[in-house]
Amino acid sequence: MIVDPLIRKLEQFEPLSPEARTALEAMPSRLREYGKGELIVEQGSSPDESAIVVKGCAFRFKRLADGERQIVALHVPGDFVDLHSFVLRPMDHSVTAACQSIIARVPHAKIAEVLKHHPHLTRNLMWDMALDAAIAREWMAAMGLRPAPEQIAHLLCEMYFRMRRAGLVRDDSFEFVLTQQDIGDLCGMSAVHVNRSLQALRARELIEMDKQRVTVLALDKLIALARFDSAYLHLIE
Amino acid sequence: MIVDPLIRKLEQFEPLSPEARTALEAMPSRLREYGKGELIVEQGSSPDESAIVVKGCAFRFKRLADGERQIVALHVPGDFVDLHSFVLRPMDHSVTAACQSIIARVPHAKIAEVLKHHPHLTRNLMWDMALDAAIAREWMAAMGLRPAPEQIAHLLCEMYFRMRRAGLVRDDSFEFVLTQQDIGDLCGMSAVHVNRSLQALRARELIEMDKQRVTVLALDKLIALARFDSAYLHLIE
DNA sequence: CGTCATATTGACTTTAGTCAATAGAAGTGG
DNA sequence: CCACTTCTATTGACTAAAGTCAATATGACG
Repeated sequence: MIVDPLIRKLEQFEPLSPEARTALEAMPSRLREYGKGELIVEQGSSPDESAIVVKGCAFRFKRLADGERQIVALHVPGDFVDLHSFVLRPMDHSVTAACQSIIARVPHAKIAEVLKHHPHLTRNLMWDMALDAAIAREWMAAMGLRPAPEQIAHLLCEMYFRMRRAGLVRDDSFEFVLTQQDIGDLCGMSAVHVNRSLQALRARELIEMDKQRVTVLALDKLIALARFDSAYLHLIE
Repeated sequence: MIVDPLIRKLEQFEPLSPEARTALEAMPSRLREYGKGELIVEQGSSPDESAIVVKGCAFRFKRLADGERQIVALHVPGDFVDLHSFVLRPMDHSVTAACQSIIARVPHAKIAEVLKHHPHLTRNLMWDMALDAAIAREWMAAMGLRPAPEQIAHLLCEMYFRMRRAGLVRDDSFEFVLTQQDIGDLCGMSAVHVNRSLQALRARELIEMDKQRVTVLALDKLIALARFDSAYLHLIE
């Protein structure tokens, strides 16, 4: 099913009743493919539906008047991208596809209806929103506390574990489609500095990057360098 | 009433029914005073209650093993500090009082009970959680996109509007209890750099700082410098 | 084959951090 | 009230990190 990864993620909080699961599976109403860089939701708009990543990768970003861009979230398959727009509108940021991606759209009215019949599901969705916020806090700590190479290492650790939760890590290797410019806009540093920091990580033989793929050569060392503690991701192993 | 500022804030999303308002008013069960720097909730713990700022100021922070600290949220009277702990535990950060403060505690069981009888209130609380996340995203953009003086100016703009929502701005002046070290831990910069950036803001006659108080001398210029757009605070005037 | 996006490199500038000393302010106990 | 300690703020000199600009690969792709 389309929403299987989402259900698997939500159940990391609390198992869903079979009825709730069925209701979730019946929820998405539109499925669409987006090309790399294509806008999914625009800053300032007030969408009446929320998006789920089915395949590929999406990110959310804020843009200032002069064109500068800050990426504020990154989403892998199974993530409810803009669940918050269910209650908080207009959007304070845009959503775009980081690569060719498949996105499912769920009307807010449909969410409201499902929650009405399965009130307990509300807690699972609140958990998902809270998890999103926890990741944002961790990013703040990464930006404020860690020098550039550590910060990038931290990002790679996070994506390693999130992709693994989505079942998308094979042989310590996963798809990573952000350009160095994207990484810079995410970490708050210039693309040139990203380039040099990545070179440092490769020189230490912590990672390999080829095409749109990252291979983690020494997870323990990468975690130590990044001072990464996966607790904030609330993974269940 | 103790929770009046909270109710006033929640109603910026959607008016509450008189019954829901009554239920909220009856909710807090413990009221306690905390001294400056006193821990309210500790990182790693799994509290069974959430805190509301009644008077004073609280902030949330993450600490790394080597003692470095990142402040990830700042709370004024009427804020539900750690509502997310209702669904997301253990805590990925600590909460502390920034000055002598009064905090109300609400057991999660009580929240669950109120939501059961007033399911519509759930949306107001989700809105509050989403707003908290929106502020976190804006902070990311402040950290990643703005040079130090602009970033601090942005923080002061935000606190100006949030304090005003709480009814705590008089003559463009409000209580601001963070030390320069605190501001540094919030913005991801050294205290020395905070000091010099604040001097720049004062030299331009944008603000005045005296004791634990900030006076905004030229709000429009401060907003322009900070490239501040209050939309993310979802204020209703 | 040429175009465009992305990655890489070097030289140089700017911003911010560090260290250390000093000055003020606030609180404490006698 | 004063002497004392302890934060907090301020300053200067120096270092380190990161940004900017510009040129040059490299690679994907029509």
